[in-house]
Amino acid sequence: MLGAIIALVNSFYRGERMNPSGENAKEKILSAATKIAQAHGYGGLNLRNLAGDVGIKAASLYYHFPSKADLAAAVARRYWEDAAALLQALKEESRDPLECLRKYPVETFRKSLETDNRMCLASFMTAEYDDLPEIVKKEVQTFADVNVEWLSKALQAAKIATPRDSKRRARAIFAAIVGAQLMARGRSDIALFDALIDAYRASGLLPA
Amino acid sequence: MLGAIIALVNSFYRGERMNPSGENAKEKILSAATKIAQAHGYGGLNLRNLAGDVGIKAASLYYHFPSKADLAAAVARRYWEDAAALLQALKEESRDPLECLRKYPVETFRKSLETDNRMCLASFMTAEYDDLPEIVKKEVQTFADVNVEWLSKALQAAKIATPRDSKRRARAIFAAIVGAQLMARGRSDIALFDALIDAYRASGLLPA
DNA sequence: ACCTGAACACCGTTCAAGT
DNA sequence: ACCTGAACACCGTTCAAGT
Repeated sequence: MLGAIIALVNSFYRGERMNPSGENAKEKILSAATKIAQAHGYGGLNLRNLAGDVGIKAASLYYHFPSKADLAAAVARRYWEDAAALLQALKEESRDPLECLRKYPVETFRKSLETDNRMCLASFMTAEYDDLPEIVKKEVQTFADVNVEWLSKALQAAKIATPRDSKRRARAIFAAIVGAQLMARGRSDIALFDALIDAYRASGLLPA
Repeated sequence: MLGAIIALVNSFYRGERMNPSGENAKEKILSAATKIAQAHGYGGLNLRNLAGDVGIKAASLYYHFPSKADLAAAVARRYWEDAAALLQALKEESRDPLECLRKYPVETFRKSLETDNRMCLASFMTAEYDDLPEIVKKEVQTFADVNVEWLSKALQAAKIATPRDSKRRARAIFAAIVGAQLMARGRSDIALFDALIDAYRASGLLPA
């Protein structure tokens, strides 16, 4: 009989009306966590602070995600999915593959720096390699794969590289831009990022 | 009279004989901390683990360094001082500036990867920019300055860049190599580092 | 001079309990 | 369904006390 009452009470608290704000909590957690991780990395992602940003207690995070590792993996996955969508849109908006390639550094890596000197979440977590749970590592690597793949195709389309060497070239471009973002962050200096990209163009690494 | 006794006891414990191992503790702390920071960064530098590596208790670290910030600053300072010495030696050993430039990526950044997939301490800490104490930030930036300065001079000596644009070129090379090391670490794949450096050469960023 | 144990406020995580 | 307080072992740091 006591069990029946508890079941009744529980059923009352079930359903959509428990979440009056239209936005769901999981979304809010993911987007808040992304911002924190871009500035402080996986190790610096503090669950009490994150919960505070969302407006709940740290313990409540464990209702939505079984562990910090799973939360971070979800964040990293969402991150490369968004990047893939953005790159797809960039390709469709551009008139030709060359314009596409010229926009790439600013539309992706420069944007993070513009927002509070943040950096690419995947780059930060790559540095934290030794401390990353396996599921997080996997998603972080996928981010690099997505970028390299996209660059590789763009280079081929622009006839800058042959199918044979477009991948190596794409990797080189990606790595160099990652490094440029890191240096610029270290001085909180977006102009330095721009100067580095210009230098890559002048040297021939990036198409002018 | 009690004070006199204490002073006497203290004097007994003073002097070199308290440190039977020839090596001094401060040195051991610095080198152990360097290794940890290259793998886990500033945030991941755990004082209890560090103390354990050295063979003392965490509280004892505070006898040698007033805070974690000061310890990390000393580590970072030592790091760029050692790098400066290594670069100086590299220059003296090389027959010409071009050979010097060709050795640069392997003698510096590749070496870290060879040792347990570690990375440049300064690169890691640059990612941690937002969480870095000011004194640490300063030393980390000096590491980049030292490298860029050295590269800049080497580029001029090799007549690859004019005094006018050697600095921008040096910065671009440094940033690109930093990025290459990060990517290679993210796959624990030294061959990837080598491939990236080769691609930089093929594109014209690095002298062939 | 050099080291330590015990204590502080903090971290990720768990869990029983609340609505 | 969703959230919480209290507890756990851990972190950086302090300090009085030891040799």
